[in-house]
Amino acid sequence: MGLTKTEIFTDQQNNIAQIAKAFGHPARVAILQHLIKINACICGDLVDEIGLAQPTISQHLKELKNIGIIQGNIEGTSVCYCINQDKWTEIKTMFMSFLSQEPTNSSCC
Amino acid sequence: MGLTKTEIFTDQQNNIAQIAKAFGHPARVAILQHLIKINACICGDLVDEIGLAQPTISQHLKELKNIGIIQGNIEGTSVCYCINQDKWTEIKTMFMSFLSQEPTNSSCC
DNA sequence: TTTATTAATCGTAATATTGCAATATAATAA
DNA sequence: TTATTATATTGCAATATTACGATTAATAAA
Repeated sequence: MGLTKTEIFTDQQNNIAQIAKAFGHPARVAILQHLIKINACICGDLVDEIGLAQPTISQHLKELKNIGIIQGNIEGTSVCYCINQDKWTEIKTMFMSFLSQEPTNSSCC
Repeated sequence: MGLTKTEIFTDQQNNIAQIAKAFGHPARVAILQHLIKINACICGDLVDEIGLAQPTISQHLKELKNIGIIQGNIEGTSVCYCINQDKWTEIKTMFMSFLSQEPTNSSCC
């Protein structure tokens, strides 16, 4: 199969999972961290910074773009990427509310 | 290929990605939410609660157990699962510090 | 116009994930 | 001992992901 049954879950559950999935690769975490640190970044710099081939970085950037967490502006022959602040805040809020639910001591373990 | 090059990333990046990957499926998000809500939960209840087959739930539980975020206690013929509070707190801290980095306005986009 | 430069896309191989039927295992009940 | 119950494991099919070489497209520079 290999196909997630999204229809049996809530929108919230699917949303959290979708964003988490995008965060679920170290290259994409590294890209986001670098974009935050450098503020804005040319794609080629990411290829140098992270040790993966250009098509691979491009593919990871595409996935991050798909969830709207980054955006790219064409500057001549290069593309400048940066974090979408509104989306970043939205995601932060979503994760905080998910993670801030405090599990209390359970009866069995 | 299909094989992540973990060796070129920092431990922090790999850790975030590993946890995010575990959160990257709505069934696992649903399991965690249910465990938090109900406080502790028999595996069979999760099969009823979520609409997936028993082996599928068992597999998702295994993945959550692998990252240490849940633990199970045998109670007769059934297994009672619950959140590992220490790990939950650790993960919360990790994600908060990742997400709390505020991206500033960039020059290009 | 020709030649870089830069990034996206295509194609593909290797591997991982998702989901479930069938089966195995382990503990209790009859 | 023989069910019964609850969960884990195995095996497998369908699909997704990761990575990269080759190619393409678009702009810039010569």
